Amino acid sequence: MRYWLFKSEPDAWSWDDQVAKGDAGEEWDGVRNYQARNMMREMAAGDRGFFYHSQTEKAVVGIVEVIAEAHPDSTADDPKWDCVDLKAVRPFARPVTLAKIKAEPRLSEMALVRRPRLSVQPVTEEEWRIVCAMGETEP
DNA sequence: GCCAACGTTGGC
DNA sequence: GCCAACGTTGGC
Repeated sequence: MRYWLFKSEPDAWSWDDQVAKGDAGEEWDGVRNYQARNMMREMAAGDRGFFYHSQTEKAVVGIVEVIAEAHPDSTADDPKWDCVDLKAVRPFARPVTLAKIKAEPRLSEMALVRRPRLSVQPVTEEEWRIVCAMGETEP
């Protein structure tokens, strides 16, 4: 299993919106960036990801699971854009802020720190465990 | 609200 | 194929 991070502006699509979709989940649509799309094409069903709120909150707030592998994005005009489907797994007991991530030396190589604008990112297993521990949440 | 980073577009 | 111009993102 691999790990990822999905970034969303909470005004557009928030953790609560994701939770409201239940086990049926929802397309992670709207991605129009090749690198982010290519990440989604590498995902397998069962992979886990962090749900990150950008802009106002800037924190990892929950864990999601990939429930459908890459398929055409129903909101795209051009068939070259794919997306996966995600469902909420559990919220973080304590959201882990970007400031805390930047303050943790073991997370200095995280894509979130290195490539802040990429909206879908890979996360290593070690980074996954560290961030879950910081959030007092079961990995 | 500003600005830096960076991806995309389009003219040559 | 290069590169300048432009648009978007996201942290501060």
